[in-house]
Amino acid sequence: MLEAGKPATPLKSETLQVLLERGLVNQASDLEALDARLAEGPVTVYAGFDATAASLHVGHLMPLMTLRWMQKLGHRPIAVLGGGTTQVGDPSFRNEARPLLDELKIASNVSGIRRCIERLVSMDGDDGALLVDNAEWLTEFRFLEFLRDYGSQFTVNRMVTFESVKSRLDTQSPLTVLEFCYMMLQAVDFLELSRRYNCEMQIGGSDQWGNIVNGIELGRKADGRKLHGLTVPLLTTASGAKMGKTAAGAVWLHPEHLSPFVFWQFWRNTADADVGRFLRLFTELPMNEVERLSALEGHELNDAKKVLATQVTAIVHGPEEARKALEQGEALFGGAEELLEPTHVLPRIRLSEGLGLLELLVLVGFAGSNGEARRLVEGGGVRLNRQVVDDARRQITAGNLQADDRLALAVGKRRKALVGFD
RNA sequence: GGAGGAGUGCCCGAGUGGCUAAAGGGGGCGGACUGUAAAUCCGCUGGCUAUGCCUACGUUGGUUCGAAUCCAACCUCCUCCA
Repeated sequence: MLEAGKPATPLKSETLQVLLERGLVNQASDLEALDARLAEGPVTVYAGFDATAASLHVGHLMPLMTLRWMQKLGHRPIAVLGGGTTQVGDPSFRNEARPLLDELKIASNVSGIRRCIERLVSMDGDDGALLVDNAEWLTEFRFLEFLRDYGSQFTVNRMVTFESVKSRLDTQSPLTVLEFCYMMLQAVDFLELSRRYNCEMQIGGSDQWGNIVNGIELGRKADGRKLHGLTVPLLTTASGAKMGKTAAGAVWLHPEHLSPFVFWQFWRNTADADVGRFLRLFTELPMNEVERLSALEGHELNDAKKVLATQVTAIVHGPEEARKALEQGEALFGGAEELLEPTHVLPRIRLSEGLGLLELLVLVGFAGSNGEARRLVEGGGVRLNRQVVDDARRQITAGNLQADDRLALAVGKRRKALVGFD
């Protein structure tokens, strides 16, 4: 185990050096052995993703960036979608059972998540990254067979020593057998992947540590293989809060859940204190450039934030979207107060049918309910075509459209929408 | 197995029959200031077809004109005894 940024001895592998200097390492199972193995040649490495939502969010960017770097350095990533394990629910560090999702919902989530991952790691070619769903093997097991083959490799004695389980037991919160067995499933995943794809390494969030260690131990007991594990740090902001939430919810990676421009804005609004760390973690700029940008002071740091936002957006949504987002951001805050392209398009009949301002705010996602929209309006935070509107009963009609036939809607300083009608 | 204490809104936490959609703080959002930052100050912070209605104080029933507040059972947590 090691603390980030403090290698005990000089590292032999470029891979580990890069991951460390980017700040992507929290702890590793056996750092020296892992370093030696990585220096030897390409490995196959996997990270698992729960299928609990239809898109990944910025928190997932840490393991994804790790896979991406490793692919760049010649290793082969496997992204494992938890189509099987999600049917059980990871109990780690939770005080109560997660609601279980049905298979149909999971299947649709899997396809959205696949889309997110594809942007970060290349799946092309024979040696491209693999995307596998653990439902493939987990759903095949029959109970007795599973107990015989794997149950014998785990001792309850060992399982209860894991922090994730211990906390539940210590506080006497109920931990069902179903949840308890989750770690077996994830361990079996690792074993299966090592057998099927010669996968030797797993990465995950720091909350996955126990699950990862279990897999490593299973590999050793069942097959006598040396497997490796690495966790990435928990993503927090400088103010200590868990990162990745905005007013509208999580910062999704899927463009259908969060537009590239809003995504860009999220990064543009990074607090000063986080800029350097985020540049290292979420961009691929060379370290000297990262350092130059982080050293900027005062309002010049805003330039570093734009670079950060544009770089991250380019990775997640592509360079074209990133360029457009930057352009839009510049225009919007450079005085134009106007988006370049409509962010939303509504049927024109809505204008004659009667469209309330509150309803419109909900439609474009600036408010989660009419009540919230009302509060925004009454608090003076809403502007229609650059003018503050504080009448919550305001109706939108054709007469409100600007010369360009559009409607400029803004909430606060940063949230802006341009609504077109056709 | 026995005795006592506790379970409140996104989180922490006050509240022991009507004045409680529920103090206070955190977080979040909006406003002012600024650099689309931080800090600070001010406001808002359950939903709705909205001078009213619905949902909400572990769960389910009950008492009462009226319950987060009283009673019963159940679930869960904490402390002490065996």
